[in-house]
Amino acid sequence: MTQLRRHILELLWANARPTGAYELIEALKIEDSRPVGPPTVYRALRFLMAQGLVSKIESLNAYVPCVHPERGQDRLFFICSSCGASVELEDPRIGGLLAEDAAALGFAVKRRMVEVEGLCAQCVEADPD
Amino acid sequence: MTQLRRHILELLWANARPTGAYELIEALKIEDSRPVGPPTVYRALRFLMAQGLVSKIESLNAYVPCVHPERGQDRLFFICSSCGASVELEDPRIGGLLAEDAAALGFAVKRRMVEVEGLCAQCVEADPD
DNA sequence: AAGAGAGACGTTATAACGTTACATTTCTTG
DNA sequence: CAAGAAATGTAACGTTATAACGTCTCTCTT
Repeated sequence: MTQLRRHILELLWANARPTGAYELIEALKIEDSRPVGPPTVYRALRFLMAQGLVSKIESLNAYVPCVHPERGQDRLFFICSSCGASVELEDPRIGGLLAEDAAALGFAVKRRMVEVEGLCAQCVEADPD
Repeated sequence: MTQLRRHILELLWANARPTGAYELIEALKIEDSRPVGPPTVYRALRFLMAQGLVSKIESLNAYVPCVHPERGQDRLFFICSSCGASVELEDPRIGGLLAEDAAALGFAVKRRMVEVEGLCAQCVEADPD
């Protein structure tokens, strides 16, 4: 864990919402007056994801810090399309069902992505479409 | 359903694997000698997705035709990272669990994405890492 | 039939996301 | 200290997606 990687992880924690790679680049430019290029940020993100400290939200092309890094891959993300917030949840039952379906196909699972888009509790109240 | 949209849907069916938007643009250029721009293809894809005829694989930025367009959103995708094939499956139980977790959060679900990356049965046999 | 309006498509440019390739630095480790 | 490995810097480029605006073609109404 280097200084740069830690810094990026802190930026992710400081941001309430999933953060794009180029947002991180901007943030580092402003805070440090040390400009970093895209490859640097993407490398750091790759490292953090490999450690289980960060997940990519594929449907947003954005990155979030993981709440329970120690736990495995049973992460779900609930993403509010109104306010942009995302909530991470662990539900081992989902992983169980996916493993079952995978076994029926003879499929060897490596990575799971479960993302739910909708309205969070606050936004539902504020704007009940 | 216009000619262009039908054509794009046919191209997706003809392709064994998830197809990128720019692949579609290339294919249309070759087949028709009628060049279409990105906005045209993205609009057609948006329409086909709204009809439930096509899904986007978020983790690949690619598009697949749906096997059971009449059925709802309980689609799972198993994507082989070796051969690139993807298999669509319906498992209402997953949707049930997600609905349960969403309810616990007061979250109003609009769209679900469940994607599993790994090795399909053929590729597991061929290359048992 | 004229004309208004809606929907689909064309065109240009640009934004947003991500990688390749290679140079340089820093950090170990014998 | 020398040598190798790991991390970062830099420039250019590739890929994915959208904005903004114009045009065309229907259909529906009067």
